[in-house]
Amino acid sequence: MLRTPSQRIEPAVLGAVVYILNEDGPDGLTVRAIAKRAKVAPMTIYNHFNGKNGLLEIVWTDGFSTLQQALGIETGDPAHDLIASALAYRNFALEHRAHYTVMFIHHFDGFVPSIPATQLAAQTFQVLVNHIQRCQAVGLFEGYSATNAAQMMWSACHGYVSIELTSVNFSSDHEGTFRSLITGLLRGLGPSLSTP
Amino acid sequence: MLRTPSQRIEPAVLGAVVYILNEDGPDGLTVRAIAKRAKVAPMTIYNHFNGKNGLLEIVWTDGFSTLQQALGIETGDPAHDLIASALAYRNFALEHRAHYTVMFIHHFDGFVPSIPATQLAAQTFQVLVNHIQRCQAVGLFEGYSATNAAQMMWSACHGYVSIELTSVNFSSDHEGTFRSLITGLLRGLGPSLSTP
DNA sequence: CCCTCTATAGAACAGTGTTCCATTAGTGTG
DNA sequence: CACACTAATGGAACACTGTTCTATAGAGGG
Repeated sequence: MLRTPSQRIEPAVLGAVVYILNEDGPDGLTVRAIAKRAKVAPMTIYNHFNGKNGLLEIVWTDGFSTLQQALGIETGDPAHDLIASALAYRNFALEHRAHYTVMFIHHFDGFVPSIPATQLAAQTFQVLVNHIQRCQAVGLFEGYSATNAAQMMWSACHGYVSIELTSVNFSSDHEGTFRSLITGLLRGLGPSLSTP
Repeated sequence: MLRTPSQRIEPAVLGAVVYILNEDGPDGLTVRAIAKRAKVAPMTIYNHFNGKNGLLEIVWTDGFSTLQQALGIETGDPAHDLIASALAYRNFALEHRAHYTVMFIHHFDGFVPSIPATQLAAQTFQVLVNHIQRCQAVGLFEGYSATNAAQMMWSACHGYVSIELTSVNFSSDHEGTFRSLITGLLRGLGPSLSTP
């Protein structure tokens, strides 16, 4: 009966999406559930956004924007910045589970991010490559291409975090083990060990 | 009209599941599609297996059995065995995409592996822990608990492989970069760098 | 050869994303 | 303030999903 004022529709719907993803997980994220929680008619999701996939695209884009900013740490100490970025990556995942789920963990039937959205994701990866290049300027990651080194760092971060989020982490100290992983990898890919 | 002989039902259905997962991905894996490809009535999947989840449980279990065997490498050189196991992990993922998808990548609505199936997965992780412990006997991974070290190795492997399988790998040499990741991590978590 | 077992086709149910509809409540304009 | 236009609404409908139930009839063993 009552209509929701136009300005309040967007935040209400997007809030509902995040809430449901955090509370019930990807399985519970149905158009009708979103509409019910946002106190909105299901049709609104097709009028305002582009259906369910449109909502996922917004979550994806918002997530990568936030992540990209979180990773852009520059203090002058490249190695420190890289480690800080890795920790920021994990914090982002823990604090924005819903977004991280859409971005990296759960494949939603029929959702394919648009080309601009995919480019935004690639830009975010580039932030990591830039960190590596600054590290290489001070002698770290010798002999590796920046892209490959970034791929390794990201693999470690994503692997650890996604396992942690899906609660199959056998480690006793989640943050400590993650920190060991990152610093260990940084050391292992650092300058050669044979220093006479 | 024609009935499928009982003995041929199981392999036909399981083959269809793997085929569809490899060919069309998780989205295409519907009960009706499986039945059609296996040339079997949809009801058969409920009579012989326990519905779609029963099929997924079999894929999960078969996958972990195969993986567990593939990781059980023991030549007498612990560090070599650990690296070989990591490479075997990647090979398993590439050669058994369908199984790896069910085990680690895609969350199927409503599929929760049974307790025995979960225990089998934990046993597989234990193979990795054993590798680490043998490494520790020769001085590697000093100062880390075997479980935490295993968690780190697994995170790196899973992170890299899952990214590679979902084709967002920016690296130029997929196998070489993976090898660098593993050997680098092994070196970084190895004996202290300060060797006077 | 007959009889039991079971694989079969098909309808049915609740749920999904999505589209179309007339109705009507909000909102900006004159 | 009043009027017209926009757009949010509820509800029906479509094709799809996993799943259950039915009567039918084919395959295999005594």
